[in-house]
Amino acid sequence: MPARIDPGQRRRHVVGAAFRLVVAEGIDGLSLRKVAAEAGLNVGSVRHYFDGHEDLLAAAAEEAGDRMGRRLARHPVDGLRGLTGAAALDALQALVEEVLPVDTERREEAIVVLELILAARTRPVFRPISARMAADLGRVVADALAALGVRDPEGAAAQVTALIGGLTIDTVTPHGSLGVDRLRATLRAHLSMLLAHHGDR
Amino acid sequence: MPARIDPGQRRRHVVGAAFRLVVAEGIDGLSLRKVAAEAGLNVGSVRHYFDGHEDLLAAAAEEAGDRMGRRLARHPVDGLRGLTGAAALDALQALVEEVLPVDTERREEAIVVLELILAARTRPVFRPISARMAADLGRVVADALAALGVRDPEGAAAQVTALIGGLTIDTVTPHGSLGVDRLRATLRAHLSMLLAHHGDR
DNA sequence: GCCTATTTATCACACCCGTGATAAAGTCCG
DNA sequence: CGGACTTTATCACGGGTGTGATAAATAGGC
Repeated sequence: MPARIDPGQRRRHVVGAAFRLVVAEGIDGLSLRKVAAEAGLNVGSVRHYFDGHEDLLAAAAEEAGDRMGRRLARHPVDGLRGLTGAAALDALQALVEEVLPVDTERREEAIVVLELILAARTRPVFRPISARMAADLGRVVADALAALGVRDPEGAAAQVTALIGGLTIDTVTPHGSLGVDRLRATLRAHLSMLLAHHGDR
Repeated sequence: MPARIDPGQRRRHVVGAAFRLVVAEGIDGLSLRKVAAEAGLNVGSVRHYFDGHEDLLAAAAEEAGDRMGRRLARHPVDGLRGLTGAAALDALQALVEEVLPVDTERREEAIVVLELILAARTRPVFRPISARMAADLGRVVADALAALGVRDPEGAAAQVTALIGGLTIDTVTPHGSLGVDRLRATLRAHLSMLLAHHGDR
């Protein structure tokens, strides 16, 4: 009972196609036929690896969450402990920028995650993963702020995560719009204020 | 050439139905048939007042923008000039809360506006109104901050508008989630920090 | 070389959608 | 009353969608 190709690789290929399609047309622009076309495959082939429409969406959502999780994991909290001044600010900014649309790769992830979170409002299927991602991000930010000696890390993290969401919207949608440089500057101004104001424990 | 009912009222009635539907099912859950059912009307009747699908969406979007514009217009900038300390903070918070989902009415508006802005990313039809709303809000916030003597009002406004977007997401979607009290507290903490840090011109 | 299981490729079905065209009902003016 | 116009109510068409079932092709293991 063979397999001439690696099923995992195939799945990742299809998920990648779904990614590109969500970025291009939004989460509702997705369809099995479009995904199949984008992946250069047949509808039946796609359906062989994913039981149906919902499964495919869920897999794409999982993938987005995993990518961001991996990004955040590259910044261990212990590396921040004891930092002060500009070094603390730089480290914190670098951490937060991992989930912001500062380049093409992160921009695509941000778009997919944003569409996912918004879709979770009306489609309960996405609720658990959406909640998990938000909780993970909040935890990472709060831990980082705590490691930097910020007072009330939970409250400050609430501000930062809200800012992340808003900056993502402003950058990702064409309603202004925020360039990457202004995005970075706005984030930096906020983090700087946060460290200066609540910096002393 | 009569009309036994007021066309404007009918239009508003239909737009209201579209509003409720967007809130309940998202902007893609909308359809002429559903709107007609929600409004207690017939598909043909709806299509008599709105040329088609896009017209209806655009009208709903306009309505959302107008409502928020009217809200913001209730807080003239001159009322803020010269305020300091807690009074300045209270006034600024009241202004910003007009566009945040702190009650059912504003929550519905926030949802519709959010869905609209996100949809504008892939559907150019919504771009102009989306851009206009974002610009209006940015202007109002920047003017208010300037009137309160905040240094670099544009930069500070960028932070506040980003925070507004993020807080809206966090409150409106079930991915946490932020209650109204925590929403208010997070906003207040940020505004307070902003006034304290950049308060002196 | 054959057999078995995986993978691919196509059907057809039912559903919902937007839209155009058209008929029916209702309401005011003269 | 009669005619003109607005409003309402249906119809059918073409297109796209998810899904189930099924046939064809492919690639090892024996």
